[in-house]
Amino acid sequence: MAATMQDVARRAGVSVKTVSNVVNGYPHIRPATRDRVLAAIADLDYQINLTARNLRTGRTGIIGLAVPELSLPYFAELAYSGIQPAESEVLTGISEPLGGRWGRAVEILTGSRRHLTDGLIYSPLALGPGDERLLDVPYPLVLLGERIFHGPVDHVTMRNTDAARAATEYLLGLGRRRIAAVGVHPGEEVGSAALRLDGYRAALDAAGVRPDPALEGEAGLWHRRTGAEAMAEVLDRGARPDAVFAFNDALALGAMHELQVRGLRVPEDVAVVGFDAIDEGRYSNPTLTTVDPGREEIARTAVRLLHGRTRGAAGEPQRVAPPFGILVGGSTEPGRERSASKP
Amino acid sequence: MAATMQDVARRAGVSVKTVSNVVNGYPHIRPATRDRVLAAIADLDYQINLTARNLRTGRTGIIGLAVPELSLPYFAELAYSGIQPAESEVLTGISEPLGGRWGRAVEILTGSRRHLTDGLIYSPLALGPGDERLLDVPYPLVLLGERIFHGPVDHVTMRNTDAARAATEYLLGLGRRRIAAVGVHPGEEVGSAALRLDGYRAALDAAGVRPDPALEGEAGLWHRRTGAEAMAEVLDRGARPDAVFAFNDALALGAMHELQVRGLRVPEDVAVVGFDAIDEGRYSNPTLTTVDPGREEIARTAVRLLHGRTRGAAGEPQRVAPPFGILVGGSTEPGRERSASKP
DNA sequence: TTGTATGCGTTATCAA
DNA sequence: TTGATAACGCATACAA
Repeated sequence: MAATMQDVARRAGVSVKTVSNVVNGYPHIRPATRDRVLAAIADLDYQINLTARNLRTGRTGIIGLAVPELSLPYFAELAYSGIQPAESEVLTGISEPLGGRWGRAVEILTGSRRHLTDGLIYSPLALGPGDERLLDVPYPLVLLGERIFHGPVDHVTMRNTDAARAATEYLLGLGRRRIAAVGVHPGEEVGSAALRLDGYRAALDAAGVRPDPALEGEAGLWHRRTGAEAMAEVLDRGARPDAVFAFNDALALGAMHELQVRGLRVPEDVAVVGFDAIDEGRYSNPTLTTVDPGREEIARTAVRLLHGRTRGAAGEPQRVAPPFGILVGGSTEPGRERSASKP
Repeated sequence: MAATMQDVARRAGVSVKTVSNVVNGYPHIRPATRDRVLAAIADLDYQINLTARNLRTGRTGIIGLAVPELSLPYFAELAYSGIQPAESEVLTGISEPLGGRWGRAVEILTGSRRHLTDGLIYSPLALGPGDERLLDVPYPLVLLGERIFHGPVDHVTMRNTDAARAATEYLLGLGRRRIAAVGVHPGEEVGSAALRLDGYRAALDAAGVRPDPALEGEAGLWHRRTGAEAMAEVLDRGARPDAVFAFNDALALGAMHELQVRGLRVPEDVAVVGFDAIDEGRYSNPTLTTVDPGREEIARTAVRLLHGRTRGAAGEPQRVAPPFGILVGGSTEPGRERSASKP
């Protein structure tokens, strides 16, 4: 049986209050007393029971992180980036493994597990306009991504439209004119897919290139497999692209694979650009040109905002979007490699 | 303020015990009473406070998963595979981000966070022989990997040696004779690196091929980057391999990248085999030949064992090692692709 | 500086 | 079938 504060108090010949004071770093304790308590703690291998403390204080020191799929490299790397700066531990829950069921989102936001965390960093796939009321939760919440425009919570987002436009303009600057878009969500009006499509179309428009619907490849979930499938669909349609802008790197790598399987050369026949700057793209053949959306800063910012709110920071909902960049690799410019990955 | 059981009881005109009975599905309740309680619960948006329940029962319904790095694809996919079959939620903590500090391992096993989980699935990097006593913990523990041979806990492992031997034999069967090993941990005697090296050497030995130390590439952490670096080291040494057996897929993809950057053709000049069967290898160029260690079964088994122990299953420590297979891709046999990934 | 007593929300014991 | 009440282990007002 694990030792309790009572046991420690008895052993040290003090009251539980004193033990509690020692454990919590209360300053006004006589050194001799503190030493006795610490000795008793060591003797008994005492460890504080976090559950009991949580019940009493109402705080847990744990942050929840809910992402669509941990097996998607972007989210795995995000979780890793996010956990590092967090002093508190992070409870990683998987949300919406079926690709965005609305009921799952409700469960995540209002389920009883919320008692186990002090706050939640949430990357929702299944929410959209009309769900704002769901976000009115009685605990700190930071949203990742663009799904909900006017919710009453902090958002940390990417510059989806601007970055997508810049990526497309970069391809146009290389002389490409038949640029496919991979990852389109037909009918969606908010959300990353819609915003990136907007940026893509805006770039085409500004360059006087007429958008060709046959070049738009649909992919609900943004996996390698769905990227390959969307690419296949575009090619089978006879659309003959000379470039691909994929809405994330997993799609891009899937699309690139499909192109190569069919004997098309990347980048000579078809240039490929992705989005996310995952590590994998530094080692693909060719290496992947991609949008760096500032993942590290997104993670750090989300954790910082949440910590602030848990400490009672009030004020207007924040909207933060770090600057982006384009990392050029061999998938758009022959021989341009970018293998050095961050340690 | 969130409603408590007291509030529900008052509203329904019953005692808290009755509310508790309803919430917990206790059968002997008069239907009319149950309905009144359920109505009150709905009215008040009551949700059970898991912290309080945990304090009282000593169980949380949460399983801990501690892996070296969530950004390594194998562990991300493992976490995802493992979470799916778990009825209980899984608390994913990151362990040993600095690559295996012993103190971190101790903290994971004995720290106060253990109160927050009913049991732990742990993939330790930093433990070895002599640390058995650390594993004598007062809660259910399932270890992944081979680090500790004789600890008093359940293990779910891969058939490291056999699989490594099979992979090497496969390369020998293709006529390769100068097979590099990438991912070696010099001086290690247990652990995946040592076991896979054993299998590699045994295969060479059985084929009458003399091992060449110059073909052994060291890599402490098994990332793409370290794979590329180890490959570079072997090549810079002038060792001229005609094949590479990398101890995991990330290393293999890094090594393959390095080979290609230097103008060596895969598989014509150098064949490459990895280990883990991560999804990424199905889309690389060429696709990666790899050992499928049975990740899904490992995850399922670990969760099943842990659930059993939390329910009080006694008995000898289990040692489970699912069967493995070799998935052939284009990195060893030209034109042999394996793009179809599981949905 | 330290001790006593109370309650956080739930489950379990026992009685009714 | 239901109710009153005592824990679970800790933090904190209030006293000393």
